[in-house]
Amino acid sequence: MPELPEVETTVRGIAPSIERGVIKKVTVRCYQLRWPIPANLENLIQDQKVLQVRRRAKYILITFETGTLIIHLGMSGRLRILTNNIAPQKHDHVDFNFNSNIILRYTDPRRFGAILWTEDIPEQHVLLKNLGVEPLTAEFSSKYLAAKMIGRKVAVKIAIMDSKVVVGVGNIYAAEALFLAGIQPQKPFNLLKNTQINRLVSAIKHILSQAITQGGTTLKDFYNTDGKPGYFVQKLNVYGRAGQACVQCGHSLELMILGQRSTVFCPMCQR
DNA sequence: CAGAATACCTGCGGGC
DNA sequence: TGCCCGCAGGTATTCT
Repeated sequence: MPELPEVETTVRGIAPSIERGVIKKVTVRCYQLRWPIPANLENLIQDQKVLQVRRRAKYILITFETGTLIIHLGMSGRLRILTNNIAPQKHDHVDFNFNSNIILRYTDPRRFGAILWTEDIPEQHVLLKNLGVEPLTAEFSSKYLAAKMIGRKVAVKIAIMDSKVVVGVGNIYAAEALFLAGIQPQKPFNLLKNTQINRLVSAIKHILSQAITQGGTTLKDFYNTDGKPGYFVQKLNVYGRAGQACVQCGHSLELMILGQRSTVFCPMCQR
């Protein structure tokens, strides 16, 4: 489901409902996600107040007095706010019940997501401490990217999807950013010209911020925390459009596999 | 070390 | 209608 815009949309959706809220009860129906949910999750956070909800990369960080929940949505995860207790469905793995009677419900059919707990600064957690820069900050610049990738021959699409380089760029927005920048996805990074690196950084920032404004991209199962879909899918130029006409030049869009992931691009517009 | 492949899991759509 | 295959928004781990 989620790349950075979808996670950001989720954080913005749940924060107003749960910040300053107090946990009344936690119900875990399935502990087996990518890593097991802590067996004592309820003991860890019961009666505690949510101090802050924020995002780092695609991780959702919910901080309490004694520690922080680290939540990842994987490929198919979703968080929703419920104002009445709708009967849980098959993949509704966790309910966080608050004193206010709202429920924060975690759903994840493929169970590639995670719910973990840390009492340290979450940025120091093993999953977070080696992450690259946030794409929507000034830290992510063409100067940074060029320096980070110096001498590397990996395909540029693999590079921008590498979370040790820059976080939050997944398969949809990598393809879209490369189309916008006019760069072939398979081009070895070390062959990029400076002008191309400049365009690439601008394109990533543009595409991600546009997607956040639109509430993310809904393909199958992404819905906002209040049940509304994201509307960015209407702006996708290449993702999911193999064989269709390029919106710029009309040439048929091509499909290739890079890093085991489908990659659609225009052989005319992207060089 | 970089780069490539594999693994985790369920659901869905297409072809037969 | 039903079965089998390939594919799906992520990323840690293992391999070459």
